[in-house]
Amino acid sequence: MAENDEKSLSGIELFESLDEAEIRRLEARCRWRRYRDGERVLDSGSSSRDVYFVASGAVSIVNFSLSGKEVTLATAKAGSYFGELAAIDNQPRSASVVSVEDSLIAIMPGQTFIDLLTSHAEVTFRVAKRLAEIVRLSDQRIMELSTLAATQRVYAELLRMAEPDTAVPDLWVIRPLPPVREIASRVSTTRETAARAMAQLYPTGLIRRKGRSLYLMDREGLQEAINTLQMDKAPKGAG
Amino acid sequence: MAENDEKSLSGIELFESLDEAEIRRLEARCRWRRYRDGERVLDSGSSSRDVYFVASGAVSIVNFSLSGKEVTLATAKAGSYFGELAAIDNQPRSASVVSVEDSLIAIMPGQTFIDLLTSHAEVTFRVAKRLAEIVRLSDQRIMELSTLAATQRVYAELLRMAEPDTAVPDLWVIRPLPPVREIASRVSTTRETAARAMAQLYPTGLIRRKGRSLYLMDREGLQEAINTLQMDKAPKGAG
DNA sequence: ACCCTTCTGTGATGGCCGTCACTTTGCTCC
DNA sequence: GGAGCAAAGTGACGGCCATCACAGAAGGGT
Repeated sequence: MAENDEKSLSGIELFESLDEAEIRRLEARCRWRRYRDGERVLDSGSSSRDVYFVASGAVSIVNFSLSGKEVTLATAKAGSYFGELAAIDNQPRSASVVSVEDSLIAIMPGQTFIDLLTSHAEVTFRVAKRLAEIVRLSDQRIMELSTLAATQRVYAELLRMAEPDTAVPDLWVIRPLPPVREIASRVSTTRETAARAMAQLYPTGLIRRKGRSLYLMDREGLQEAINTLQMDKAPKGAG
Repeated sequence: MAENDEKSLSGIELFESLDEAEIRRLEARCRWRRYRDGERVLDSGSSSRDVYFVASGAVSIVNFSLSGKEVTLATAKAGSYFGELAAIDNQPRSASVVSVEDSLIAIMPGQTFIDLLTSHAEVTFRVAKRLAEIVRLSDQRIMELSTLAATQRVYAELLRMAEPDTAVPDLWVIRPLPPVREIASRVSTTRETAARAMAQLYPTGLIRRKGRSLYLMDREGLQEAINTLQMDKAPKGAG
Protein backbone atom coordinates (compact mmCIF):
# COMPACT_ATOMS: atom_id res chain seq x y z
CA MET A 1 0.00 0.00 0.00
CA ALA A 2 1.11 3.51 -0.70
CA GLU A 3 -0.78 5.26 2.04
CA ASN A 4 2.12 7.39 3.16
CA ASP A 5 1.75 11.13 3.15
CA GLU A 6 5.35 11.87 2.25
CA LYS A 7 6.59 13.40 -0.95
CA SER A 8 7.96 10.10 -2.16
CA LEU A 9 7.54 7.97 -5.25
CA SER A 10 8.49 4.79 -3.40
CA GLY A 11 4.90 3.63 -3.20
CA ILE A 12 4.24 3.90 -6.93
CA GLU A 13 3.82 0.41 -8.38
CA LEU A 14 5.17 1.42 -11.77
CA PHE A 15 8.55 2.12 -10.16
CA GLU A 16 8.87 -1.15 -8.27
CA SER A 17 11.71 -2.31 -10.50
CA LEU A 18 13.78 0.86 -10.01
CA ASP A 19 16.47 1.23 -7.39
CA GLU A 20 16.39 3.89 -4.67
CA ALA A 21 18.80 6.21 -6.46
CA GLU A 22 16.73 6.26 -9.62
CA ILE A 23 13.54 6.95 -7.67
CA ARG A 24 15.22 9.86 -5.85
CA ARG A 25 16.33 11.22 -9.20
CA LEU A 26 12.77 11.10 -10.49
CA GLU A 27 11.37 12.69 -7.34
CA ALA A 28 13.72 15.62 -7.83
CA ARG A 29 12.25 16.25 -11.25
CA CYS A 30 8.64 16.30 -10.09
CA ARG A 31 6.47 19.11 -8.87
CA TRP A 32 4.33 18.20 -5.90
CA ARG A 33 0.81 19.41 -5.21
CA ARG A 34 -1.96 18.73 -2.76
CA TYR A 35 -5.53 18.68 -4.02
CA ARG A 36 -8.59 18.96 -1.84
CA ASP A 37 -11.60 16.71 -2.14
CA GLY A 38 -13.49 17.78 -5.24
CA GLU A 39 -10.72 19.90 -6.69
CA ARG A 40 -10.07 19.80 -10.44
CA VAL A 41 -6.67 18.36 -11.32
CA LEU A 42 -6.75 18.31 -15.11
CA ASP A 43 -9.01 19.63 -17.84
CA SER A 44 -10.06 17.68 -20.90
CA GLY A 45 -8.68 19.25 -24.05
CA SER A 46 -5.76 21.03 -22.41
CA SER A 47 -2.34 20.66 -23.98
CA SER A 48 0.00 19.75 -21.11
CA ARG A 49 1.99 16.50 -21.29
CA ASP A 50 2.72 15.89 -17.61
CA VAL A 51 2.21 12.51 -16.01
CA TYR A 52 0.62 12.36 -12.53
CA PHE A 53 1.46 9.95 -9.73
CA VAL A 54 -0.92 9.55 -6.80
CA ALA A 55 1.11 9.35 -3.59
CA SER A 56 -1.96 9.46 -1.36
CA GLY A 57 -5.68 9.99 -1.82
CA ALA A 58 -7.65 9.14 -4.95
CA VAL A 59 -8.83 10.78 -8.15
CA SER A 60 -11.63 10.21 -10.60
CA ILE A 61 -11.11 10.35 -14.36
CA VAL A 62 -14.29 11.84 -15.76
CA ASN A 63 -15.72 13.48 -18.83
CA PHE A 64 -18.61 15.84 -19.35
CA SER A 65 -21.12 15.86 -22.16
CA LEU A 66 -21.88 19.13 -23.91
CA SER A 67 -24.80 19.63 -21.55
CA GLY A 68 -22.75 18.95 -18.45
CA LYS A 69 -23.65 15.35 -17.67
CA GLU A 70 -20.75 13.69 -15.86
CA VAL A 71 -19.46 10.25 -16.90
CA THR A 72 -16.86 8.50 -14.75
CA LEU A 73 -14.34 6.61 -16.86
CA ALA A 74 -12.05 5.31 -14.12
CA THR A 75 -10.54 6.01 -10.75
CA ALA A 76 -6.89 6.06 -9.70
CA LYS A 77 -5.92 5.36 -6.11
CA ALA A 78 -2.70 5.84 -4.20
CA GLY A 79 0.17 4.04 -5.94
CA SER A 80 -1.31 4.50 -9.38
CA TYR A 81 -0.79 7.08 -12.10
CA PHE A 82 -2.66 8.87 -14.88
CA GLY A 83 -2.04 11.35 -17.68
CA GLU A 84 0.33 9.00 -19.51
CA LEU A 85 -1.69 9.04 -22.74
CA ALA A 86 -0.82 12.62 -23.60
CA ALA A 87 2.85 12.00 -22.86
CA ILE A 88 2.92 8.94 -25.09
CA ASP A 89 0.98 10.12 -28.12
CA ASN A 90 1.41 13.87 -27.81
CA GLN A 91 -2.32 14.55 -28.08
CA PRO A 92 -4.53 16.83 -25.97
CA ARG A 93 -6.00 15.48 -22.73
CA SER A 94 -8.82 13.09 -23.49
CA ALA A 95 -10.54 13.48 -20.12
CA SER A 96 -10.70 15.59 -16.99
CA VAL A 97 -9.50 14.50 -13.58
CA VAL A 98 -11.06 15.41 -10.24
CA SER A 99 -9.66 14.61 -6.81
CA VAL A 100 -12.22 12.62 -4.81
CA GLU A 101 -10.27 12.76 -1.56
CA ASP A 102 -7.58 15.03 -0.23
CA SER A 103 -4.68 13.88 -2.39
CA LEU A 104 -0.95 14.32 -2.69
CA ILE A 105 0.22 14.09 -6.26
CA ALA A 106 3.58 14.18 -8.03
CA ILE A 107 3.60 15.92 -11.39
CA MET A 108 6.28 14.65 -13.75
CA PRO A 109 7.12 16.54 -16.96
CA GLY A 110 6.17 14.56 -20.05
CA GLN A 111 9.72 14.57 -21.35
CA THR A 112 11.05 13.15 -18.10
CA PHE A 113 8.52 10.33 -18.41
CA ILE A 114 9.56 9.65 -22.01
CA ASP A 115 13.24 9.67 -21.01
CA LEU A 116 12.43 7.17 -18.30
CA LEU A 117 10.75 4.87 -20.82
CA THR A 118 13.67 5.20 -23.18
CA SER A 119 16.23 4.29 -20.56
CA HIS A 120 14.23 1.57 -18.81
CA ALA A 121 12.61 -0.89 -21.17
CA GLU A 122 10.95 -2.80 -18.35
CA VAL A 123 9.07 0.34 -17.30
CA THR A 124 7.82 0.78 -20.85
CA PHE A 125 6.59 -2.77 -20.77
CA ARG A 126 4.77 -2.15 -17.50
CA VAL A 127 3.11 0.89 -19.03
CA ALA A 128 2.03 -1.22 -22.00
CA LYS A 129 0.58 -3.81 -19.65
CA ARG A 130 -1.33 -1.12 -17.82
CA LEU A 131 -2.69 0.23 -21.14
CA ALA A 132 -3.73 -3.28 -22.11
CA GLU A 133 -5.64 -3.54 -18.83
CA ILE A 134 -7.37 -0.24 -19.50
CA VAL A 135 -8.38 -1.42 -22.98
CA ARG A 136 -9.88 -4.59 -21.52
CA LEU A 137 -11.84 -2.66 -18.91
CA SER A 138 -13.07 -0.20 -21.53
CA ASP A 139 -14.23 -2.99 -23.81
CA GLN A 140 -16.03 -4.60 -20.91
CA ARG A 141 -17.77 -1.33 -20.17
CA ILE A 142 -18.80 -0.91 -23.80
CA MET A 143 -20.27 -4.40 -23.73
CA GLU A 144 -22.17 -3.61 -20.55
CA LEU A 145 -23.54 -0.37 -21.92
CA SER A 146 -24.57 -2.18 -25.10
CA THR A 147 -26.19 -5.28 -23.67
CA LEU A 148 -27.23 -4.67 -20.05
CA ALA A 149 -30.08 -2.55 -18.72
CA ALA A 150 -29.32 0.21 -16.23
CA THR A 151 -30.44 -1.83 -13.23
CA GLN A 152 -28.13 -4.70 -14.16
CA ARG A 153 -25.22 -2.35 -14.69
CA VAL A 154 -25.67 -1.08 -11.15
CA TYR A 155 -25.56 -4.66 -9.83
CA ALA A 156 -22.41 -5.31 -11.85
CA GLU A 157 -20.76 -2.21 -10.43
CA LEU A 158 -21.54 -3.34 -6.89
CA LEU A 159 -19.80 -6.62 -7.63
CA ARG A 160 -16.77 -4.77 -8.94
CA MET A 161 -16.49 -2.40 -5.99
CA ALA A 162 -16.72 -5.10 -3.33
CA GLU A 163 -13.64 -6.41 -1.56
CA PRO A 164 -13.29 -9.42 0.75
CA ASP A 165 -14.12 -8.57 4.34
CA THR A 166 -10.99 -8.48 6.48
CA ALA A 167 -12.63 -10.36 9.33
CA VAL A 168 -15.24 -12.77 7.98
CA PRO A 169 -14.11 -14.95 5.07
CA ASP A 170 -16.52 -15.38 2.16
CA LEU A 171 -18.15 -12.07 3.05
CA TRP A 172 -17.62 -9.19 0.64
CA VAL A 173 -18.08 -5.56 1.49
CA ILE A 174 -18.02 -2.10 -0.07
CA ARG A 175 -16.49 0.26 2.47
CA PRO A 176 -16.86 3.13 2.50
CA LEU A 177 -19.94 3.07 0.29
CA PRO A 178 -19.58 6.02 -2.11
CA PRO A 179 -22.57 8.30 -2.77
CA VAL A 180 -25.20 6.75 -5.02
CA ARG A 181 -24.59 9.57 -7.47
CA GLU A 182 -21.05 8.29 -7.84
CA ILE A 183 -22.17 4.72 -8.54
CA ALA A 184 -24.67 6.03 -11.08
CA SER A 185 -21.98 8.02 -12.86
CA ARG A 186 -19.77 4.96 -13.16
CA VAL A 187 -22.42 2.98 -15.03
CA SER A 188 -23.88 5.92 -16.94
CA THR A 189 -27.29 6.16 -15.40
CA THR A 190 -29.04 8.55 -13.04
CA ARG A 191 -28.90 8.74 -9.29
CA GLU A 192 -32.59 7.93 -9.11
CA THR A 193 -32.30 4.79 -11.20
CA ALA A 194 -29.31 3.57 -9.18
CA ALA A 195 -31.15 4.20 -5.91
CA ARG A 196 -34.19 2.32 -7.19
CA ALA A 197 -32.03 -0.57 -8.31
CA MET A 198 -30.52 -0.91 -4.85
CA ALA A 199 -33.89 -0.48 -3.16
CA GLN A 200 -35.11 -3.45 -5.20
CA LEU A 201 -32.12 -5.44 -4.00
CA TYR A 202 -32.41 -5.04 -0.21
CA PRO A 203 -35.60 -7.15 0.16
CA THR A 204 -33.97 -10.06 -1.67
CA GLY A 205 -31.31 -10.32 1.03
CA LEU A 206 -28.54 -10.27 -1.58
CA ILE A 207 -27.11 -7.09 -0.08
CA ARG A 208 -27.31 -5.53 3.37
CA ARG A 209 -26.40 -2.08 4.52
CA LYS A 210 -24.78 -1.17 7.82
CA GLY A 211 -23.79 2.47 8.17
CA ARG A 212 -21.11 3.19 5.57
CA SER A 213 -20.67 -0.43 4.68
CA LEU A 214 -22.61 -2.38 2.11
CA TYR A 215 -22.33 -6.15 2.48
CA LEU A 216 -22.76 -8.50 -0.43
CA MET A 217 -24.33 -11.56 1.16
CA ASP A 218 -24.38 -13.65 -2.03
CA ARG A 219 -22.19 -12.62 -4.91
CA GLU A 220 -23.18 -15.53 -7.10
CA GLY A 221 -26.83 -14.75 -6.55
CA LEU A 222 -26.17 -11.17 -7.57
CA GLN A 223 -24.37 -12.28 -10.72
CA GLU A 224 -27.31 -14.56 -11.42
CA ALA A 225 -29.67 -11.59 -11.15
CA ILE A 226 -27.61 -9.80 -13.79
CA ASN A 227 -27.71 -12.73 -16.19
CA THR A 228 -31.38 -13.59 -15.89
CA LEU A 229 -32.67 -10.04 -16.22
CA GLN A 230 -30.68 -9.37 -19.35
CA MET A 231 -31.88 -6.66 -21.65
CA ASP A 232 -31.79 -8.31 -25.05
CA LYS A 233 -33.91 -11.37 -24.50
CA ALA A 234 -34.00 -12.78 -28.01
CA PRO A 235 -31.84 -15.90 -28.22
CA LYS A 236 -30.55 -15.77 -31.74
CA GLY A 237 -28.00 -18.52 -31.44
CA ALA A 238 -24.52 -17.08 -31.22
CA GLY A 239 -22.09 -19.43 -32.94
CA MET B 1 -1.07 0.99 -48.60
CA ALA B 2 -0.63 -2.66 -47.92
CA GLU B 3 -2.99 -4.03 -50.54
CA ASN B 4 -0.57 -6.61 -51.80
CA ASP B 5 -1.59 -10.23 -51.74
CA GLU B 6 1.87 -11.61 -51.02
CA LYS B 7 2.97 -13.34 -47.89
CA SER B 8 4.98 -10.35 -46.76
CA LEU B 9 5.11 -8.19 -43.65
CA SER B 10 6.52 -5.23 -45.56
CA GLY B 11 3.19 -3.44 -45.58
CA ILE B 12 2.68 -3.58 -41.82
CA GLU B 13 2.97 -0.09 -40.37
CA LEU B 14 4.27 -1.35 -37.05
CA PHE B 15 7.40 -2.63 -38.81
CA GLU B 16 8.21 0.52 -40.75
CA SER B 17 11.30 1.14 -38.66
CA LEU B 18 12.74 -2.35 -39.23
CA ASP B 19 15.20 -3.18 -41.97
CA GLU B 20 14.52 -5.77 -44.67
CA ALA B 21 16.54 -8.49 -43.00
CA GLU B 22 14.66 -8.18 -39.74
CA ILE B 23 11.30 -8.27 -41.53
CA ARG B 24 12.34 -11.42 -43.40
CA ARG B 25 13.35 -12.99 -40.12
CA LEU B 26 9.93 -12.22 -38.66
CA GLU B 27 8.13 -13.54 -41.75
CA ALA B 28 9.93 -16.83 -41.36
CA ARG B 29 8.54 -17.21 -37.88
CA CYS B 30 4.92 -16.60 -38.85
CA ARG B 31 2.22 -18.97 -39.94
CA TRP B 32 0.14 -17.69 -42.83
CA ARG B 33 -3.57 -18.23 -43.33
CA ARG B 34 -6.30 -17.06 -45.62
CA TYR B 35 -9.73 -16.36 -44.20
CA ARG B 36 -12.90 -16.08 -46.21
CA ASP B 37 -15.44 -13.32 -45.78
CA GLY B 38 -17.33 -14.06 -42.58
CA GLU B 39 -14.91 -16.66 -41.26
CA ARG B 40 -14.08 -16.66 -37.55
CA VAL B 41 -10.42 -15.87 -36.86
CA LEU B 42 -10.32 -15.82 -33.08
CA ASP B 43 -12.63 -16.72 -30.22
CA SER B 44 -13.17 -14.64 -27.11
CA GLY B 45 -11.94 -16.46 -24.04
CA SER B 46 -9.46 -18.70 -25.81
CA SER B 47 -5.98 -18.96 -24.43
CA SER B 48 -3.65 -18.49 -27.41
CA ARG B 49 -1.10 -15.66 -27.33
CA ASP B 50 -0.45 -15.17 -31.03
CA VAL B 51 -0.43 -11.74 -32.64
CA TYR B 52 -2.12 -11.29 -36.02
CA PHE B 53 -1.01 -9.06 -38.87
CA VAL B 54 -3.42 -8.22 -41.68
CA ALA B 55 -1.53 -8.40 -45.00
CA SER B 56 -4.68 -7.93 -47.07
CA GLY B 57 -8.40 -7.78 -46.41
CA ALA B 58 -10.04 -6.59 -43.21
CA VAL B 59 -11.35 -8.01 -39.93
CA SER B 60 -13.89 -6.96 -37.36
CA ILE B 61 -13.19 -7.21 -33.63
CA VAL B 62 -16.52 -8.11 -32.06
CA ASN B 63 -18.07 -9.47 -28.90
CA PHE B 64 -21.31 -11.26 -28.22
CA SER B 65 -23.63 -10.84 -25.28
CA LEU B 66 -24.88 -13.94 -23.48
CA SER B 67 -27.95 -13.88 -25.67
CA GLY B 68 -25.97 -13.57 -28.88
CA LYS B 69 -26.27 -9.87 -29.64
CA GLU B 70 -23.22 -8.77 -31.61
CA VAL B 71 -21.27 -5.63 -30.66
CA THR B 72 -18.51 -4.37 -32.94
CA LEU B 73 -15.58 -2.97 -30.98
CA ALA B 74 -13.24 -2.07 -33.83
CA THR B 75 -12.06 -3.03 -37.28
CA ALA B 76 -8.53 -3.73 -38.50
CA LYS B 77 -7.62 -3.19 -42.14
CA ALA B 78 -4.63 -4.23 -44.19
CA GLY B 79 -1.40 -2.98 -42.62
CA SER B 80 -2.76 -3.19 -39.10
CA TYR B 81 -2.59 -5.83 -36.39
CA PHE B 82 -4.60 -7.27 -33.53
CA GLY B 83 -4.32 -9.81 -30.74
CA GLU B 84 -1.46 -7.97 -29.05
CA LEU B 85 -3.29 -7.66 -25.73
CA ALA B 86 -3.04 -11.35 -24.90
CA ALA B 87 0.64 -11.41 -25.83
CA ILE B 88 1.37 -8.41 -23.62
CA ASP B 89 -0.60 -9.24 -20.49
CA ASN B 90 -0.86 -13.00 -20.82
CA GLN B 91 -4.64 -13.00 -20.35
CA PRO B 92 -7.32 -14.83 -22.35
CA ARG B 93 -8.68 -13.21 -25.51
CA SER B 94 -10.99 -10.36 -24.62
CA ALA B 95 -12.92 -10.41 -27.89
CA SER B 96 -13.62 -12.45 -30.99
CA VAL B 97 -12.41 -11.58 -34.47
CA VAL B 98 -14.26 -12.16 -37.72
CA SER B 99 -12.93 -11.62 -41.21
CA VAL B 100 -15.19 -9.20 -43.10
CA GLU B 101 -13.44 -9.68 -46.44
CA ASP B 102 -11.27 -12.39 -47.88
CA SER B 103 -8.13 -11.79 -45.88
CA LEU B 104 -4.51 -12.90 -45.78
CA ILE B 105 -3.15 -12.90 -42.27
CA ALA B 106 0.23 -13.59 -40.65
CA ILE B 107 0.10 -15.32 -37.29
CA MET B 108 3.08 -14.57 -35.09
CA PRO B 109 3.71 -16.60 -31.91
CA GLY B 110 3.30 -14.49 -28.78
CA GLN B 111 6.85 -15.16 -27.67
CA THR B 112 8.25 -13.97 -31.00
CA PHE B 113 6.30 -10.76 -30.56
CA ILE B 114 7.62 -10.29 -27.03
CA ASP B 115 11.17 -10.97 -28.19
CA LEU B 116 10.70 -8.35 -30.87
CA LEU B 117 9.58 -5.79 -28.29
CA THR B 118 12.51 -6.67 -26.06
CA SER B 119 15.06 -6.22 -28.81
CA HIS B 120 13.51 -3.17 -30.47
CA ALA B 121 12.46 -0.47 -28.03
CA GLU B 122 11.04 1.72 -30.77
CA VAL B 123 8.59 -1.01 -31.73
CA THR B 124 7.46 -1.25 -28.12
CA PHE B 125 6.86 2.46 -28.16
CA ARG B 126 4.81 2.20 -31.32
CA VAL B 127 2.71 -0.49 -29.71
CA ALA B 128 2.18 1.76 -26.69
CA LYS B 129 1.10 4.58 -29.00
CA ARG B 130 -1.35 2.28 -30.70
CA LEU B 131 -2.75 1.19 -27.33
CA ALA B 132 -3.10 4.83 -26.32
CA GLU B 133 -5.08 5.46 -29.49
CA ILE B 134 -7.36 2.52 -28.73
CA VAL B 135 -7.96 3.83 -25.21
CA ARG B 136 -8.94 7.23 -26.60
CA LEU B 137 -11.33 5.69 -29.10
CA SER B 138 -12.87 3.49 -26.43
CA ASP B 139 -13.38 6.43 -24.09
CA GLN B 140 -15.00 8.36 -26.90
CA ARG B 141 -17.34 5.47 -27.54
CA ILE B 142 -18.24 5.20 -23.86
CA MET B 143 -19.06 8.90 -23.87
CA GLU B 144 -21.23 8.48 -26.93
CA LEU B 145 -23.11 5.54 -25.47
CA SER B 146 -23.63 7.49 -22.26
CA THR B 147 -24.72 10.84 -23.61
CA LEU B 148 -26.05 10.44 -27.15
CA ALA B 149 -29.30 8.89 -28.29
CA ALA B 150 -29.19 6.03 -30.80
CA THR B 151 -30.09 8.24 -33.77
CA GLN B 152 -27.26 10.66 -32.98
CA ARG B 153 -24.79 7.83 -32.61
CA VAL B 154 -25.65 6.67 -36.11
CA TYR B 155 -24.99 10.16 -37.44
CA ALA B 156 -21.66 10.25 -35.60
CA GLU B 157 -20.68 6.90 -37.10
CA LEU B 158 -21.44 8.16 -40.61
CA LEU B 159 -19.11 11.09 -39.97
CA ARG B 160 -16.38 8.71 -38.83
CA MET B 161 -16.70 6.35 -41.78
CA ALA B 162 -16.59 9.06 -44.42
CA GLU B 163 -13.43 9.82 -46.37
CA PRO B 164 -12.69 12.70 -48.73
CA ASP B 165 -13.87 12.04 -52.26
CA THR B 166 -10.96 11.40 -54.60
CA ALA B 167 -12.41 13.58 -57.34
CA VAL B 168 -14.45 16.42 -55.86
CA PRO B 169 -12.79 18.34 -53.03
CA ASP B 170 -14.91 19.15 -49.96
CA LEU B 171 -17.14 16.20 -50.75
CA TRP B 172 -16.99 13.25 -48.37
CA VAL B 173 -18.13 9.77 -49.17
CA ILE B 174 -18.60 6.35 -47.60
CA ARG B 175 -17.68 3.76 -50.21
CA PRO B 176 -18.56 1.03 -50.19
CA LEU B 177 -21.42 1.61 -47.80
CA PRO B 178 -21.47 -1.36 -45.42
CA PRO B 179 -24.76 -3.09 -44.56
CA VAL B 180 -26.97 -1.10 -42.22
CA ARG B 181 -26.74 -3.98 -39.79
CA GLU B 182 -22.99 -3.37 -39.61
CA ILE B 183 -23.42 0.33 -38.86
CA ALA B 184 -25.98 -0.51 -36.19
CA SER B 185 -23.59 -2.97 -34.56
CA ARG B 186 -20.85 -0.36 -34.39
CA VAL B 187 -22.98 2.06 -32.39
CA SER B 188 -24.85 -0.57 -30.39
CA THR B 189 -28.32 -0.18 -31.73
CA THR B 190 -30.62 -2.21 -33.95
CA ARG B 191 -30.75 -2.44 -37.70
CA GLU B 192 -34.24 -0.93 -37.65
CA THR B 193 -33.24 2.10 -35.62
CA ALA B 194 -30.20 2.75 -37.80
CA ALA B 195 -32.31 2.47 -40.95
CA ARG B 196 -34.87 4.89 -39.52
CA ALA B 197 -32.15 7.35 -38.55
CA MET B 198 -30.82 7.40 -42.10
CA ALA B 199 -34.30 7.60 -43.57
CA GLN B 200 -34.83 10.75 -41.52
CA LEU B 201 -31.63 12.18 -42.89
CA TYR B 202 -32.21 11.84 -46.65
CA PRO B 203 -34.99 14.49 -46.85
CA THR B 204 -32.74 17.05 -45.15
CA GLY B 205 -30.23 16.82 -47.99
CA LEU B 206 -27.38 16.26 -45.55
CA ILE B 207 -26.64 12.89 -47.10
CA ARG B 208 -27.33 11.40 -50.50
CA ARG B 209 -27.12 7.83 -51.68
CA LYS B 210 -25.88 6.67 -55.06
CA GLY B 211 -25.56 2.91 -55.44
CA ARG B 212 -22.91 1.71 -53.02
CA SER B 213 -21.77 5.19 -52.16
CA LEU B 214 -23.18 7.46 -49.50
CA TYR B 215 -22.26 11.10 -49.92
CA LEU B 216 -22.09 13.50 -47.00
CA MET B 217 -23.17 16.79 -48.53
CA ASP B 218 -22.66 18.85 -45.36
CA ARG B 219 -20.52 17.42 -42.60
CA GLU B 220 -20.85 20.47 -40.37
CA GLY B 221 -24.60 20.35 -40.70
CA LEU B 222 -24.54 16.71 -39.69
CA GLN B 223 -22.39 17.45 -36.66
CA GLU B 224 -24.82 20.22 -35.81
CA ALA B 225 -27.69 17.73 -35.93
CA ILE B 226 -25.84 15.58 -33.40
CA ASN B 227 -25.27 18.48 -31.02
CA THR B 228 -28.73 19.99 -31.12
CA LEU B 229 -30.64 16.76 -30.72
CA GLN B 230 -28.63 15.70 -27.71
CA MET B 231 -30.17 13.23 -25.32
CA ASP B 232 -29.60 14.86 -21.95
CA LYS B 233 -31.21 18.24 -22.41
CA ALA B 234 -30.84 19.66 -18.93
CA PRO B 235 -28.13 22.34 -18.88
CA LYS B 236 -26.70 22.00 -15.43
CA GLY B 237 -23.71 24.24 -15.94
CA ALA B 238 -20.60 22.17 -16.41
CA GLY B 239 -17.65 24.01 -14.82
C1' DA C 1 -28.97 21.02 20.17
C1' DC C 2 -29.64 23.90 16.21
C1' DC C 3 -29.15 25.11 11.11
C1' DC C 4 -27.86 24.18 6.49
C1' DT C 5 -26.13 21.54 3.07
C1' DT C 6 -25.82 17.16 0.92
C1' DC C 7 -27.63 12.86 0.23
C1' DT C 8 -31.47 9.61 -0.30
C1' DG C 9 -35.87 7.51 -1.47
C1' DT C 10 -40.04 7.42 -4.24
C1' DG C 11 -44.08 8.85 -7.06
C1' DA C 12 -45.78 10.51 -11.74
C1' DT C 13 -45.12 11.21 -16.56
C1' DG C 14 -43.67 10.96 -21.18
C1' DG C 15 -40.60 9.70 -24.97
C1' DC C 16 -37.19 6.86 -27.05
C1' DC C 17 -36.26 2.68 -29.03
C1' DG C 18 -36.15 -2.50 -28.88
C1' DT C 19 -39.05 -5.97 -30.60
C1' DC C 20 -42.22 -8.17 -33.75
C1' DA C 21 -44.25 -8.51 -38.18
C1' DC C 22 -44.60 -7.59 -42.80
C1' DT C 23 -43.59 -5.57 -47.38
C1' DT C 24 -40.36 -3.95 -50.74
C1' DT C 25 -35.98 -3.59 -52.88
C1' DG C 26 -31.83 -5.34 -54.85
C1' DC C 27 -28.38 -8.68 -56.06
C1' DT C 28 -26.86 -13.19 -57.77
C1' DC C 29 -27.11 -17.17 -60.30
C1' DC C 30 -29.04 -20.08 -63.40
C1' DG D 1 -34.94 -12.37 -67.47
C1' DG D 2 -37.12 -14.68 -63.73
C1' DA D 3 -36.35 -17.18 -59.29
C1' DG D 4 -34.65 -16.92 -54.82
C1' DC D 5 -32.61 -14.94 -50.96
C1' DA D 6 -30.53 -11.41 -48.20
C1' DA D 7 -30.97 -6.71 -47.06
C1' DA D 8 -33.70 -2.67 -46.33
C1' DG D 9 -37.65 0.02 -45.09
C1' DT D 10 -41.68 0.90 -42.14
C1' DG D 11 -45.73 0.48 -39.04
C1' DA D 12 -47.48 -0.80 -34.26
C1' DC D 13 -46.80 -1.56 -29.55
C1' DG D 14 -44.99 -1.65 -25.06
C1' DG D 15 -41.45 -1.22 -21.46
C1' DC D 16 -37.54 0.98 -19.54
C1' DC D 17 -35.74 4.90 -17.68
C1' DA D 18 -34.58 10.02 -17.81
C1' DT D 19 -36.72 13.81 -16.00
C1' DC D 20 -39.16 16.60 -12.68
C1' DA D 21 -40.70 17.23 -8.09
C1' DC D 22 -40.66 16.80 -3.32
C1' DA D 23 -40.18 14.68 1.27
C1' DG D 24 -37.31 12.57 4.63
C1' DA D 25 -32.55 11.52 6.55
C1' DA D 26 -27.92 12.38 7.65
C1' DG D 27 -23.88 14.83 8.76
C1' DG D 28 -20.91 18.64 10.24
C1' DG D 29 -19.84 22.90 11.99
C1' DT D 30 -20.69 26.58 15.51
